[in-house]
Formats: sequence, structure tokens, C-alpha cells
Amino acid sequence: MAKIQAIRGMNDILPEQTPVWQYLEDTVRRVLQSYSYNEIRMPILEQTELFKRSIGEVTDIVEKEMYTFEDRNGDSLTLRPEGTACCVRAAEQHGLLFNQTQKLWYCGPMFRHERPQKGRYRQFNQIGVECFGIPGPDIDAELIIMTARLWKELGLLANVSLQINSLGTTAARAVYRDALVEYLRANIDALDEDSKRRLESNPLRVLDSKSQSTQDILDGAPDFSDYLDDESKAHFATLLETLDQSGISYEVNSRLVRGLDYYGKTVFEWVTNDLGAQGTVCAGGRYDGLVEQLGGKATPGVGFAMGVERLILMLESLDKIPAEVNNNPDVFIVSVGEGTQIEAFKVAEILRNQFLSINVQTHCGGSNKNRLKKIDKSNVPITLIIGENELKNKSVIIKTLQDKSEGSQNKQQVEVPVADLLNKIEAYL
RNA sequence: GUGGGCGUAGCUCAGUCGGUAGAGCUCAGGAUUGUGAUUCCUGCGGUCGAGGGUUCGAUCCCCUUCGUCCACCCCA
Repeated sequence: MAKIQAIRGMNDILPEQTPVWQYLEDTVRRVLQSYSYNEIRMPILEQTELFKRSIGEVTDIVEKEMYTFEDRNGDSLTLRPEGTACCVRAAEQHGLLFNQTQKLWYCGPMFRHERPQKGRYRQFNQIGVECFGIPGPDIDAELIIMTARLWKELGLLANVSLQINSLGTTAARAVYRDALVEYLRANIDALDEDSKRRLESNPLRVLDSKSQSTQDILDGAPDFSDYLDDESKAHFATLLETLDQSGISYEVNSRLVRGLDYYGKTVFEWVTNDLGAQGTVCAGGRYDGLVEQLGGKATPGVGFAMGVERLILMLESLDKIPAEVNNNPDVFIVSVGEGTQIEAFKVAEILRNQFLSINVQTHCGGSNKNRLKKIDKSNVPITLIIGENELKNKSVIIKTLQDKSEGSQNKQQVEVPVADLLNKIEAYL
């Protein structure tokens, strides 16, 4: 019989991995909290219409990447491909946006039916941050400053760089799009096949073509910055000034466009060269029209999302995971002989009563030799041994397994009364 | 959706120019008398990804399929 495996592109995160995830999530949570952002949790299923109306009907996500199905009522539901639309829907539904500012974040799985590759999976996790109700560039800057702090906390700052652009208002973008299309049509023979196709479906996306010949053509193309409306120009200038004053370096990239239709004015991406073909670890921008587009009162919004798997890959490949991030016990209790198992449980509880944060492991089954070998290999700092003599003496042996020298077997251990264990063990913790 | 690499033990991999397989690690037990370096011995563990074809015989050759990795498209 065929074995049942996980769905393609949907990965189990195994016990060996979870400490890294917890470390990343804890760090992010701490940073977001320090900027006064509050967590919101949304369902992973939404009405299909939500994504069609927000992301854009002709985007790849909506056209061919969504997990969409009918439920038993015949309603069309979709596993969320991204979080912003869900967050807007939730905030709007519960009246969080009515004349109010909201600073929100969320974390969880997103789903896109693409071919998996390094840093890209069909179920992947994003940490998203959204701010509603603030129209000015100050909040755009705060979000970027916050992400920069996060990279610093994670030790990744030297390995990421910030790309930033302004897409202007919808009207300005339309004028630019026409100018770009006119230019590209005149040079259509030099474009690669993908770009020719995009020219019809989504001309702005030709700008970030990976084809060198297309990029050469684009060198002579109209520049986005020349088409920005005054308001967007001023907004962008203030944002850049704030970043300058805050010591955040960036590269203005007038060819940076985003794949989702709702972005306008500010867009940005944090990119890296350490992830293979997937360069983007964090991306976002402003979406002032989205709330209204989804039926709410006009409310400005800006946000970004980070790819958790990509950040984990970076942490691993750059060896940025702190040594204390692991599952290793701090104390391992080995019991040897008749009746000692019960005593081991009692001693473990005594330790946990006093030091709840330490990791105490007791064994069940197996031989002492292999247990000690395993403890030795995993660098558990403290081993407690309870044998029949100790049981009789109401004592335990405190042993450190770090000394590998000849004849050290019984030297690195000390027998202490159980009543005195809490005092004595503190010297080892 | 397209292209390429790879599927042999729980893991990392050898191997058979076609005669149904091996190592290291892991795991269990022992040499070791309540106690860990390094050794040494023994044992558990594989329908060689699946299906079909050629053949006396296929893990090996051919076809199909599935899985996986990487890249394209696109994106976090």
C-alpha cells in the first residue's frame, strides 16, 4: 500500500527545527511589541471574492495560484494567499478602522499553488504588519526603521539591503504606464518573450525583467520618477529624508514594482543574495485605496510581510542562530537500580519547583551506558545520578560530563544530600 | 504550467558492464563488577520510489508515472 505523504510544497517542521522558529518568532514579537503593534489572528479561509477584489483579477496569484474550492454550501472559499486583504477585512468587519488608527501584526501560513523551490513553498509562513489610518510618510518610515531593527536583532543587517520606490497615485501610474507601453512597443523586437507577454497583461512588470537584453532596452525607457505627481513626490522625499536621518541606507530603484494591484506611492523590498533565486525576504508598501475598494470608509494603509521560511534559511546558512537555541536539557537525571526511578521523578519535581525555566529530563528505559553516552554527546551540562546507595543515603550525585580526560570518570562528580541539592546545584546552572 | 538533476536501510551514500545488495552513522545488546572519551564484538533494519515492457532472470536496459531538489514564470 502506498504511503501517505505530506502535500507537495507543504512541509513538516520537525522538533530539531522548532527552536529556530521559536527564536525567530519570539524576536519578531518582541520588536513589534516595542513599536506598539498589536497581534491580530484571522482565519486561513476566506471568501474567494476577497482576494479577487483586492489582489487583482489579472495577477498570477488570482489567476493560477489560489487554492480555491467549494464548501458544502456551494460557497467559493480560498486558502489565503496573503494576509493584507484578510487583515483589512477583519479590521473593517469589527469596526477597528472607523476614524481610528490601528497598528496590527499577524503571523501564520499562506497558500499559493506554485512549483516549490528553495525558499518558496505552497504553504509558507508570513509575518505581516499593517498600519491603518495614517496617510503620511512618517509611518512608512517607522515600518522600515522597525524592520531594520529586526535585522539587527537577528544579526542579518549586513546581509540585506533595502530597495525602495514610489509608484505614485493611480492617475500618475496610468500616465506612466501609457508612456512605458509606447516606448516598449517601439522596441518590441528586442524584448524577451516573457516581457512581450507582460506588455499586454501587466506592463509595469516588464521593469523587473531578469532578461539582460530587456534591461538594456529599459535603460532608455521613461523613468517612473519623472511621472510622479507632486503629492507623491513630496511624500517620497520626506520618507527618504527620514530614512537618511535615521541612518537607514537604501537604494531608490525606479524599476521596483510589486505584483499586487493595490499598492500605490511607497513600495519597498528587503533583498538578499544569500537565498538562491529568492532574493526578497520582506516586502510591502502603501495601499491607500484598498479599504475603500473592499467596501469600507476610505482609510489609508501601509504594511509589509516577511517570509518566515526565507528568514530561517538565512539564519541557518549564515550561521546566525545563537548556541542556546536548541532542545538540549539543562539537567539529565539518570536512575540506576531498584526503586530509584521514583526518586528520580521526585528530584526532578524539586528542581522544576525552584527553576521552572530549566529543562530537566528523566529517562524511561534503555541502558545507563547509552544514556550517558547520549548525554555526553549532546553537551548536557549537568547530570544527576541516583543509584541504590544514593537512595539509601538520601543523596544524589552531581556530575558534569564535560571533562574528557583520562581517568576523569569518577572525579568530576560530587555526592550531595537531596535536602541540599537546590543550594548546591545553583553553582552549576 | 515549462526545463534540468536526483530517487538503494531511519540518515549520508557505495554497488551490480543484467544472476534479487553493502558501508558509515543511528538504534539494541555485550567486552565493562551501580558511571560517559577512544576502542572492539554481536544484533535489528531494504518487496533497490511505483507500474508496465524486453529477458530464462531486472535494483541495473526501455517506457510511463509519482516524489524530491534546483531554475524559469511569479512571489514572501
